[in-house]
Order: sequence, then structure tokens, then C-alpha cells
Amino acid sequence: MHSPELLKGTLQTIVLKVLKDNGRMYGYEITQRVKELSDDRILITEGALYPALHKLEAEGMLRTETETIGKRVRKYYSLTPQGRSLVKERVNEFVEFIKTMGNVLQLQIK
Amino acid sequence: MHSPELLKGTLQTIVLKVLKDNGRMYGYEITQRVKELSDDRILITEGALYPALHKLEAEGMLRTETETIGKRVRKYYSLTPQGRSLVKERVNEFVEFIKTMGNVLQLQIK
DNA sequence: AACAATACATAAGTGAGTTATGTATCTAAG
DNA sequence: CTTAGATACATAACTCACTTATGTATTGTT
Repeated sequence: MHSPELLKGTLQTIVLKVLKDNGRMYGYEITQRVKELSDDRILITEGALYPALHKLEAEGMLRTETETIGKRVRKYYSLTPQGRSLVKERVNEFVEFIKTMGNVLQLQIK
Repeated sequence: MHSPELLKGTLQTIVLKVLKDNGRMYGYEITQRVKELSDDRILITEGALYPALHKLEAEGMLRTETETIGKRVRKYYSLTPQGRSLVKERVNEFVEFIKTMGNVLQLQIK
């Protein structure tokens, strides 16, 4: 598991990108997908995820559809056109960030 | 300038690594070196730096020597052997983190 | 003289996260 | 069958590394 400090500020980027790559998903599914992609190194907590999803929805980046499976309610999220732009922005931002950190920490890039 | 959120948790790593690469340095010098290495993208604030240095010193990672230039006091910091271990640990941690993020965000790592 | 840069330090405030708690359904084990 | 774990959502209290603000003092520049 990674130091939680480093993860700060990456949650939105992760959520948006995973939604872009996987289409419509519900909250719990996102946590599981990230766990899988990160080989158990990034475990998104519900207390962080749900407020983040609500915020992105309120900002018009995501839209939701509610589906009932048996008696279980699932809230599916997908990107709006605005959300699609934001993904690109956020991912670019992150790539720039690691480039800069590569310089500062003198990491061998490639 | 990078989104300050992404920087969270990287300050200690940056300070330790810059000290390792440059030998003994004083606080203000560290901020300037990081500004330079990051092409003005990472501007360490004094309110973050000095407490961080004091903490690392209290933990035995850094030692200090005070020097007086004219009437100006400078506090030089350098790594202790323990500090040297910590640099490696922190830098490895960061590298692992960006590898994981590379997987999650499906970035081209070539 | 006045302002910017150098050089240190600490206190108050912020905000994205963690931790804790609550509700409820589904499924596997003993 | 009932108990525990996984599934699925949600929100409130708290934490803590940072930003912002403030303070002191020297040095260099206009």
C-alpha cells in the first residue's frame, strides 16, 4: 500500500480516467477496478470516493443513472462531454507533474 | 505551477534528495535549488519548509551547523547516515507510486 | 530612502483525505 | 439458519500536511 500522502490530489484523476476507460461504472465497481489495476496498492475508501463522485456530478462532469438489481440499488456514473475534457486535462497535469518530479529527484526517465 | 494537491507528501522526499545531491545546504538555498530544478514549477513555501526541516532534524535524519556570514545567520543542514537511508526509501517509494499510477492511468511507460 | 531579495521562524486556517458509523442486501460456511 | 463477509450506498467527525499570514532582521539595488 502506498503512503496515503502521495495519493492526495490523485483521486479525481483516477476516478475520471477509470470512468473514461471503462464506460459507465458504479462506485463500488470503481474501487474494485482501481484495486485491481494497482495490484492492491491503491485502495479507495468510501469516505473519499462518494463525496468526490457527488462533487463531480454537481459540477456537471458526471451524470448518473440508477439501476435496481434485485433489491439492490446501483448508481451508475458516466462522463459528460465536459467530463471528457477534464480527464485529458487532469491526466496531462499528472504527467507534467511526474516529469517535473523526475527532474527534481534526478530520476532516470525511460 | 503544479496543482498544490499533487505536491502533498512529496516535500520530505524532495528536501532529502536535494540535500543528498548537493551536500550541505541552508533552507533558503533549498527553495531556490528546487525552483531552479523544477523550472519554477515547484515553489516551496517557508511555512512548509522550516517545520519540515526541524522535524527531520528532531528525528535524527539531518544535522545542522550554524554559520554567520556578515551579520546574517545561516543554518546548514546535511544528511546523517540514517538520513541517507531515508532518502533511498523515500525515492523508491515515489518511483513505485508513479509506476502504480502509470498502470492505473494507463500511461505509456516506454 | 525605499523596495526587493535574502534568511530565519511560527501561528492560524484550509481542505482533501481517513476513520467511524449507519443502513441494507446478497452469499457462502458451519 | 445464522453468522460473517462481500456488496452497495451515504455522511459526519477528525487529522494533518500543507497554505497563508505575520514577524524579525540583514543585504543589495534603484
